[in-house]
Amino acid sequence: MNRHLLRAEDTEFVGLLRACSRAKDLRAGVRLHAELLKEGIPEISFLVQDALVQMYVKCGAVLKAYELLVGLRVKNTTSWNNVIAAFIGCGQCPEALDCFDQLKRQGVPANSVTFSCALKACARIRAVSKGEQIHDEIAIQGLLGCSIILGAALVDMYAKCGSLIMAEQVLKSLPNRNVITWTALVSGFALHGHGHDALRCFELMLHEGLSPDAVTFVGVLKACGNIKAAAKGERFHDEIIRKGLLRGNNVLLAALIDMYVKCGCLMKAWDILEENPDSDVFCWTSLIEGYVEQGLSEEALECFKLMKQKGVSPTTVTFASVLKACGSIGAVESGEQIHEEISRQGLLLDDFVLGSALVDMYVKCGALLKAKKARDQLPVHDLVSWTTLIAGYAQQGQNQEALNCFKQMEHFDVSPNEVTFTCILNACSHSGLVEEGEMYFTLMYTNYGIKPVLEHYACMVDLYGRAGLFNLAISFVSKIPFDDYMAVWRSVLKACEKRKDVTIGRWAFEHALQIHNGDAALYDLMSNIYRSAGMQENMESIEAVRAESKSWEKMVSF
DNA sequence: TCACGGAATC
Repeated sequence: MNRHLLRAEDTEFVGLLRACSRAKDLRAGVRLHAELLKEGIPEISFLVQDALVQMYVKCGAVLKAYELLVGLRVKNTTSWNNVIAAFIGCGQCPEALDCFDQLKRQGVPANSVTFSCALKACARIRAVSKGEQIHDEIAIQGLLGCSIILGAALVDMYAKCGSLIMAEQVLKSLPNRNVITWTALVSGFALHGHGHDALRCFELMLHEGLSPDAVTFVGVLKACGNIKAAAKGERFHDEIIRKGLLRGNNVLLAALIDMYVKCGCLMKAWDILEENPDSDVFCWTSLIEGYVEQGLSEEALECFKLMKQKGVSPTTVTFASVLKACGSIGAVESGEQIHEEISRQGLLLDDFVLGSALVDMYVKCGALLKAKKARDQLPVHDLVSWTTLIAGYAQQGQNQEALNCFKQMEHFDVSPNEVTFTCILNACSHSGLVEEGEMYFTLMYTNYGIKPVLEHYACMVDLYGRAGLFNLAISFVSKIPFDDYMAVWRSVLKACEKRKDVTIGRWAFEHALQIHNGDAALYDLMSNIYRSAGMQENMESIEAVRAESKSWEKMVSF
């Protein structure tokens, strides 16, 4: 068994292969590999084997490395680890996990490196059950006591998958943890929108005497954005500056700008972006998104222009944001320009999300023909693009078209979801198609298994209300299997705001008031409806009524 | 060979 012997030519090969890895010279590496095979050595030593696999990995030929490894009669842990890590590195996580399974089937022992790689793959693709299974194996082998890295990978896996209670439990049970372990947990809470928990864990970390690094700050800034804690975010900002962490760290810079944007402090975000030469497309997109969010679409488009002037190239996310801006101010010409830019770059070929954003832009501009044309040109007609089109027809009052579209969609075997039904019920309501509406409402559950939610009930109330069937509307509400009837009325009112419908709005408002006098949100909603319809005076009178009811409430409470 | 980080569509 000469593979266990280290021969002179082995050392030489290893040296040469390592040189190829360093130089990323695949051709030279392949030549060496061929030479090795020509020598007719029946079994190459582990040392040469590892060097070969690593050469292919380092030269970016992951598949080649994998094939080589599979073809070897005897495999070792390190070679597998290399290939698994390489698959993860190029985003092929299912392949990485498949390698992990193969390694176990072949009886090659997994070590802590193998496990942390496998956990990382699970985290990336949110494969929590596979992760749990790996957790069990690790526990059986008692590996958590010896590797702090493995502990962090485990916490991270649970956190990314959204099993946050488990993530925290695991963290607390670890014999060793450091700032990275804690950051995995903090970031997980922030990632899933639990800003308060993220900050709570951050405090716990400080309590253990650990000090945050740049990555920790990214997590807590995201948490502040989640809960709109601008003051707290500002304190983190100061600390980041004091520690000099911002220099050369684009990710942290973008997180900082995004925090201010999410808190609504657009000026502050703008100032930071402006004064920082490192501002990249993430920073710009965040700000543009912020403008769109606040209804400042003109500013968003200005910002987009400026960004391009500065030589920063937009991504699909940037394009989706500016399309939204065009839609909300009906800027169809700008939208068309952007459409052209997107097409030129071939971005519509593999990004369905962007395609739907484009259709939605035309829909919101009221350009239904253009919307339909843009949609027809998309490579795949997925659920979202169908639904966008249906929503478009419904919004423009072309309700028969909307219903036709639904039938076509079924014809093409695309299954509707709950959003599709909201649009359909909306279209029925607009056309006064009471019976059709009732039919679709039933169909939704019986044919498609979709349980009606708040929006659907609200659509039905709206449908009856618009048809003048007020008694039916009210008895419908009383039958809704919800604790919170008010939520349905609020939803009806929100819909009225969207389409500037004062009549139904007023009716719903008065009814809801009768049921629950003290709900302050109702006044806001009614006032918003008046605002959307441009009825300033009525808006003020609603504010006045609310003020009165407030003082009345005060009296009662004394 | 291994652990924590950035924007988003109805």
